[in-house]
Amino acid sequence: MFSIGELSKRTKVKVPTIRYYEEMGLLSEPERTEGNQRRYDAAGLERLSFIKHARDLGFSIEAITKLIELQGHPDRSCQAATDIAVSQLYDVRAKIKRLRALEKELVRISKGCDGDGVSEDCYVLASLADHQLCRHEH
Amino acid sequence: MFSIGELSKRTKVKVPTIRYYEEMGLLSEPERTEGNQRRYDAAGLERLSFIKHARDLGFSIEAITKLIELQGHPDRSCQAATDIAVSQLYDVRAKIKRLRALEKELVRISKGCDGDGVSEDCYVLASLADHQLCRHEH
DNA sequence: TGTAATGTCTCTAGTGACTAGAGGATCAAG
DNA sequence: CTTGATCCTCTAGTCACTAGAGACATTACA
Repeated sequence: MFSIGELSKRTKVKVPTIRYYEEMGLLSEPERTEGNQRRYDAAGLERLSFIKHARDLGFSIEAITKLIELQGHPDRSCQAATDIAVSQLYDVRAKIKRLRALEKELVRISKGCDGDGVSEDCYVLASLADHQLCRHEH
Repeated sequence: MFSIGELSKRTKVKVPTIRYYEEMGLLSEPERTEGNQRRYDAAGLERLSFIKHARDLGFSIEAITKLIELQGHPDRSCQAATDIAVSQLYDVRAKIKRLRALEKELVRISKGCDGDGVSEDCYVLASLADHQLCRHEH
């Protein structure tokens, strides 16, 4: 049995965040000491590690809630879990695509201006003011 | 002179968002009709187009505020504008890098499980539960 | 000119996933 | 038994909006 601070250290999830997860229903309410402090066991640690890992992979709290629900029903099809992971993958790929377009545009804008002149003639500002100057869609 | 709805249509920025930008000081307060409704002119349209374009490129409200300030002082060096654009570029590149790592991991996780079995044996869930199964850092 | 539909106003509250801080209680070590 | 670290709850703040209520203004058409 260990305290919330100890759990925090082991999982690298900050203390207020742990309490937040509990409030959101991701973590079940742990036992308490007589003085009302939370005490966790191995199961709590495991659960929080799962959540942390999924958050690091960009899963939303909502998606994680569903995944946890599936863990709790080992008899259910794992199609649902796979679906969530695949949808997360699509999401990530869409974000990458968009960011790459932005990257190109920003490179172009930054290169156009050597930062030498006065802002009146600044290509960065001109580019932002006039979408027509853009080479790509974004 | 046109209404906030008209401005919204032309810039594709939603009406409440326009009001929000005004509140944040990005847009100066426009004239009003006798009935207290906002009326914009070409300058307002131009300014909002600038903001929209910068937001689409991922600049924060704070960064845009600085850029607008520079626009207002055409005598100042444009180094500052270039700096903001370059820093935005680094930001975008860092995000891309991170997302690519996530993509790899998600592909691996999704492929490991064909969604056929029950969730007890689901590789997706197992991967999330056990960080050790990961091939990459994230 | 009357009226109905649409647009606009301000204000408050909600989103997601936390983070920060106040003010007080509890715990573990010496 | 005291001290200092940790813990408790609660409220409010972050960012960039979005949604909704209830009231007022404008516009199009008969």
